[in-house]
Amino acid sequence: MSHTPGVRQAQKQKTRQALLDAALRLLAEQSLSSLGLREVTRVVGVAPAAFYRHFRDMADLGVALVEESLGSLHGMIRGILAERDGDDERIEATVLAVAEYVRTHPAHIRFIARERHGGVRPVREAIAAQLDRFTDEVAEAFQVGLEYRGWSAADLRMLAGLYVDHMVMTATAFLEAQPVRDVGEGAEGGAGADQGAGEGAGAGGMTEAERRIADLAHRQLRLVAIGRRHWHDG
Amino acid sequence: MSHTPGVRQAQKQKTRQALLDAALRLLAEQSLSSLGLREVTRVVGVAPAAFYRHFRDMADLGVALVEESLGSLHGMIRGILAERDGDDERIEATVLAVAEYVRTHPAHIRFIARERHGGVRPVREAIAAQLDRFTDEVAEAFQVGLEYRGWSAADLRMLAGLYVDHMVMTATAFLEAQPVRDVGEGAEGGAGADQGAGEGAGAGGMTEAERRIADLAHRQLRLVAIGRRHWHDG
DNA sequence: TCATTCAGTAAACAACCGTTCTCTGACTTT
DNA sequence: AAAGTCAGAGAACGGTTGTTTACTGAATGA
Repeated sequence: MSHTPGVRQAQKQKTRQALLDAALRLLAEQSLSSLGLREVTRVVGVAPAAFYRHFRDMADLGVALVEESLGSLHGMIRGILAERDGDDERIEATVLAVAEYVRTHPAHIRFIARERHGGVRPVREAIAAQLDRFTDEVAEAFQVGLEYRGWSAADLRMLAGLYVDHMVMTATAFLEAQPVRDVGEGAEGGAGADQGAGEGAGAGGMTEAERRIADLAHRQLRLVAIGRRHWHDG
Repeated sequence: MSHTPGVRQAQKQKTRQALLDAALRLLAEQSLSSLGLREVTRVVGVAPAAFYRHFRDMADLGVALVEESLGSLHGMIRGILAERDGDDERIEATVLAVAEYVRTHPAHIRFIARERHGGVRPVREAIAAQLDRFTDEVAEAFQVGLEYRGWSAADLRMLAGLYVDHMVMTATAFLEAQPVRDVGEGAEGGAGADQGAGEGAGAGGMTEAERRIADLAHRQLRLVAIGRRHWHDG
């Protein structure tokens, strides 16, 4: 399409990303409908008018944040469901993956949880659409599994919806268990792993609060799995 | 305590309630952290400064709205769980009750859904506390049921949490199925039932969209009930 | 009856908001 | 090398915000 990989476009996308990052950071302590355009540009260090070169308004930026937030998680879950089989193993892997994702991208999933029912229509709709796609994919992953003969498409989607909803709730529960982390991640890009001291351990370790939530989610998922197994015999 | 049932106090509480109602109406299309103090007083028709006679700030008003929103629902669910027994009957009654409550108090539950993870800390905490109490009560209601021998307290709370979370999600699903209802309920007080023509039917009738949600919730709850029944046999 | 309380008024305050203009200067294309 | 594009700067605009001040006048208690 555009045959210009030039320095121009690169710089533009750089400040665009800076705007997204700044917004995400500010959204840790307020909701989108109260986030000001000037507030964002001030953090980035550009003039307020520059905002309009990238987004129509804050709602537009919000929709972009939805894609950024759910895009990667999307691929991740798909991978887990594909390569594992057996209920318990899948449950274990999923819960651990969600916990890890929340730890590495707290601001993103906080944003999703906050704006899922928030005050900005387009953002709500974008999130709903993404979660719907999620449900479709989970249902599809179930369908290729051997243990779902005799399940109608509607029942499969019902079950998938149950899992997706529970995943979202577990994620937000993990979030609330986390410390406040007043200064924003920074995360993405090449900046290297911040293996600071203190609490937040590496891949395996969990806070006590986190462990309790993981255990709860674990048991709830197991109960659902049992219900699924006996679905067709009264 | 205060031996003054006077006209004074009555008028004060009247405008206090007017402020709450106005805020709730305005919150249909934005979130609390963006709702202005002046915006509310303007709708009510009082001077901005009058606001401070009733609330410290908008967060304070938000906490009051939480009590108003979840207080009544609270008693309702407790009643249902007490007087029914048998899974299917309980499920049926609960889903219907939630649907009815959403239809009669849409603004309240929209507020709860929106601010549960919203940008105002005290409000979030108030909602979390209320939902926690909910979970406790459901767990307690289960405990008196005959069919829960051998269940640990932790498992009972786990199950109750599953039900409460699902109830909240079902309620918000019902909400999204509703038309926009641009002018706010008015509801409470003596103003009489607005049995307008058109869609929203009486106690029994449901929209097509509502019926689909009810059916989905139904099946999901049944699956959980089955899982519960086989919880203790692999 | 008189003094007191206090819900609500009216006005002013500095601070901030989103949006619109014109302008500049580094990059791109020809 | 000249012409064109376009991300961002800078300033100005009308409007709204939360909060404070001094005030009024009807309901209250002695």
